[in-house]
Amino acid sequence: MSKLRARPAPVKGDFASPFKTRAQRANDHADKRLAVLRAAAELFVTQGFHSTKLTDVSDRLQITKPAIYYYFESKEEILIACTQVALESTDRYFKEQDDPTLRGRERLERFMVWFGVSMTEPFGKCLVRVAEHDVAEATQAQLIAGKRVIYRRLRLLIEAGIADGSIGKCDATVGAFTIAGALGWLSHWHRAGGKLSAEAAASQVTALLLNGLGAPTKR
Amino acid sequence: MSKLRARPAPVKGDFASPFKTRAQRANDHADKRLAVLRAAAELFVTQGFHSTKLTDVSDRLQITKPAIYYYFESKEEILIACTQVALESTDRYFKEQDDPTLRGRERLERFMVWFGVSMTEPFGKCLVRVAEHDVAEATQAQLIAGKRVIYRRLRLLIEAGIADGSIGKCDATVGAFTIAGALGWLSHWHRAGGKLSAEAAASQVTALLLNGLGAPTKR
Amino acid sequence: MSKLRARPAPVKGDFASPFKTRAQRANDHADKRLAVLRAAAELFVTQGFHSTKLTDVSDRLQITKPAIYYYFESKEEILIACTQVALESTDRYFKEQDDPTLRGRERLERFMVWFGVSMTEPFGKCLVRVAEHDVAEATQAQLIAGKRVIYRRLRLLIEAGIADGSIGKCDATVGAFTIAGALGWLSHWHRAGGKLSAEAAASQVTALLLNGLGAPTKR
Amino acid sequence: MSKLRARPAPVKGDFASPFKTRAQRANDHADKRLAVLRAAAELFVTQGFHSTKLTDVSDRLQITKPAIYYYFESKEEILIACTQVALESTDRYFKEQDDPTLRGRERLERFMVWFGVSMTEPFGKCLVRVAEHDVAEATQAQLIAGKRVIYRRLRLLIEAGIADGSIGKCDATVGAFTIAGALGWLSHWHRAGGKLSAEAAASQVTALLLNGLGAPTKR
DNA sequence: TATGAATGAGTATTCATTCAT
DNA sequence: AATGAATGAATACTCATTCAT
Repeated sequence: MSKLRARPAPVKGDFASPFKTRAQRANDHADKRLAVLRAAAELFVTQGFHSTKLTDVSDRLQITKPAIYYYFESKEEILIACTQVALESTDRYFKEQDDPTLRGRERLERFMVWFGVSMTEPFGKCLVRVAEHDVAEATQAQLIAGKRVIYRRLRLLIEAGIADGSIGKCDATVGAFTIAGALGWLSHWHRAGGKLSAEAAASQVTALLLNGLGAPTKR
Repeated sequence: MSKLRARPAPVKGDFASPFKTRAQRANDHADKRLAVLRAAAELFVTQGFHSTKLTDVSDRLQITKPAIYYYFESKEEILIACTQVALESTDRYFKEQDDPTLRGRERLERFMVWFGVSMTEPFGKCLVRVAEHDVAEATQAQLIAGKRVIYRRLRLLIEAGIADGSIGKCDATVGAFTIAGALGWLSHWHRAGGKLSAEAAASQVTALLLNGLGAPTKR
Repeated sequence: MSKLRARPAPVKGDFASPFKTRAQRANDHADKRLAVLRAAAELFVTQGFHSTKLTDVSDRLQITKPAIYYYFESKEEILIACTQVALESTDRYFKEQDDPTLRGRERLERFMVWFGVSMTEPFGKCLVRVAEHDVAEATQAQLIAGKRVIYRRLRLLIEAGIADGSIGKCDATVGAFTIAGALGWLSHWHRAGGKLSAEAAASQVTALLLNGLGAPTKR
Repeated sequence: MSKLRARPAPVKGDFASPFKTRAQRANDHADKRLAVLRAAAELFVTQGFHSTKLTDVSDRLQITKPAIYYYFESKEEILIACTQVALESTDRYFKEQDDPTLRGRERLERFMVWFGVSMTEPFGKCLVRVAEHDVAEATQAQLIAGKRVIYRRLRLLIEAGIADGSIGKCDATVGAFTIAGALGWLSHWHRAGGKLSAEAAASQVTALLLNGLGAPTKR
């Protein structure tokens, strides 16, 4: 690798050089890896992890099965990587979209909607739907840890809300599980392309959770 | 089976015949069938359907693998039977415990707690946790139908509550999914023997769902 | 198993009962297991362990590949079992044929011929020819231990001979390796059905080893 | 290759051109080829031919796997080349070190020690340890031919010794096999860095073979 | 000369299921 | 009612080898 000399960027517009720069290569690699991930994630959530054969994935990408092994070490690694994408996405949400100056309830509500929507997308679905026992014991810890991150985020927001009075006193842990369960369930019942958009569905569930079914929902 | 001819009832009191009556046999059969079911259900929810091998089930019962086939036609049939147990239990709830003279909200609350508790027990867990794609297409319909029964029950109760004013206006379908998701999730996080009893956990989740997280929970 | 009632021995001569006694079954099992072993051993030594596919073995026995797994857990287990047969055979030699009242040299000579001959037979060949790295690390120890048994036997006989003066002073360890190498090599060069019988070949090598190439061999 | 046009020799002394002359290139090539061979030989004898992956070889050389194909056409070719190195070495021994004016026994003894030592070195080990069935049928002949060269050399020396009376009458073929086996076995048991140097071990085995175990060894 | 990427061909192993007894 | 034995069908993964660059 270090033996390759830097190459001038190809002259754009004129003609595309058939030679790739190192950066392009790295890009290619990352792109392809992600493509595998995306294909796999979609299949995992529609067919289930076990029912998804590696050839299903390679067929969809029109590559050969062993090509997948160039990007991932095993089927399990793909699964874990899928959940990681979802987790990174959550991290990014908190870095870029969460506004800690708002009151807890407001912050919680926004995250809930965002999270609910993400539960209707492949990587998000992977995170909730894949069970621990789908993977070998060695990898189970990673899967569980991933889920825990979500619980913790929810718990912290609830606690923040309780602290600032925007959320009534309650067991934050039970609250987090309740929210995670209700929103995560979107991954099972929400149908893309149905009457209800993902945003609408997530918003409704969020509203019900926050306001309670017992009282008239305000919307 | 058809080879067995009717036999006179054994003389009771005198001595216990080592031969079994047909009734006893039928009883035995039903008992054993249930034993298989119970063993399977527990394994399915702890290890997952695919990871549970038929030998795991037979080992636990200290019988041989082919013996299972005397009671069930296939592994899938066992799974379906497990969910059916849960469904029958729900039916029984509505026959025996639901009180249609109460207001919707009250009825809903009671069912929710009952349902939440059942989500912490093997057969209930089976019902929620087993994914459609774990079974062959032919059997998927049954699994889905089972889940739908729950949704329908919840929807009807919500609608009853809306009708009698005890529950605020909301989309009953979304409400049902929200409740099912939140309570079903108990099957994932509730640990038997932990601080929180199944009843307490189910009650708390129910309270949160009905009163909303945004408002102080009354307890 | 214990549930089976004892069965009278089948009436011999009249007709062979189609039902097998428990003893017969156990026999069958052992027989079949040995048949697998024999087939495998022959293939291992002619084609090599890696080149021998499990289907080669099952084909030769006219059974299906998974049937092999009823008798053995893995290909490696078969290999190990082959070497064990050879080792047991050696043990039996020392129990039944070795005569400790003889002088060391005589005992050594007899064992050498016996061992040389066994090196021309499938199980014996397995023992010498299979290399440690053909099997997973976990099993290597067994293989190595097996070989060591042979070395030890040779060493003890040499030492006995040195002690009683029938063998000249020498490093017994080096002597054992020299003998094992020379006799083991029979497994490579001796051809069944050739001019030289296994016994003749083993005897000649033994004579050369004992008398030395430098001096006229007496035969 | 044919694309390269002849280049003027670089001006020496002034500065070292970064470009290589054709001769240098050829040298490089041969050097690298040998490096591959050496790495492979060591791995083959320690891990076995099949267990040694081409990446093991390339890793050790810190090159990439396909780079190996610049020097060899296939894995098997590498193996064959390894044995050839050993054979060439044997040829060289007979050209440079064997003294045909000596008596047979003396010549045999010297070669035996030399051969025994070479059995403790990578290429020598390759020659004896690699089994015919490790390679495809097409290549087996070469492997066998290689071994035969050794047998023939030994046979000729034995016959010479018998002819000049320095060695007792015996079957030269059996003798050759006996020697080859005993000395070849050094490749299995001799440990570099152990108490016994390769020379010492080879000498002892040689002495045992020539004098016989039955008689006191003179040392 | 060397590499990143891709592939073809191969194989041990697993397991639900069946069947003769 | 139960079992020992056997099977078919399936699948993840490996690796030597190739090829465009």
